[in-house]
Amino acid sequence: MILTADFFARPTLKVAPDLLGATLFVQTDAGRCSGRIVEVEAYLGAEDPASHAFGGPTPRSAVMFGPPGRTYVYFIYGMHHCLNFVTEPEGTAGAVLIRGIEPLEGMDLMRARRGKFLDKDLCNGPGKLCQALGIDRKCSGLTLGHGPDGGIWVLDRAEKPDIEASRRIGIRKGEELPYRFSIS
DNA sequence: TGGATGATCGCA
DNA sequence: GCGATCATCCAG
Repeated sequence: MILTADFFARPTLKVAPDLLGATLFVQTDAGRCSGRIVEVEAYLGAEDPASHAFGGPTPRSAVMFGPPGRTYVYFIYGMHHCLNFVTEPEGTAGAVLIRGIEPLEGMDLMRARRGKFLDKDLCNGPGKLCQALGIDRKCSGLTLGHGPDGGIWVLDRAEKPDIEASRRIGIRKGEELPYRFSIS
């Protein structure tokens, strides 16, 4: 089943581990890529100091306060993009950062976008997978689903994998919280 | 281990 | 406006 708003309209800390093992699809004019989600991080709302939603909405973070089941893509460090899915009911902020996938379809396209890197380094990081999948800020605020022109969507997993929780990566505040989830 | 590289946001 | 900060990646 393709995951819809109902799946994402739940607490972020429940949605994040439930995404592990699901399959992410990105279809553009260049073709279709897909991969198995193996690493995610949960970012909560106005009370999470590491979240872009901390302290309330800003122009950048507004989409996190909007309807669930949409994409939130931001530009970071002057050169990278990161892909998130908006969670929680409308009016409450939350998002799940996709940190790693295992490539399934479209590996030639991913290699072409990523350049001269080993296959194991194609999608094992939030910036890398956005580059491999051709995702940038134009892809932010999209509703997850397969439209006539392609799009971004997620196919639910068949079975629940073994999951481990750990600390989030690359943050300065809230780093003690075990909001990173990966397949063990 | 540090340099690249620019959007974002709080404060003035 | 200004500048500190940043949910990263890669070469050396």
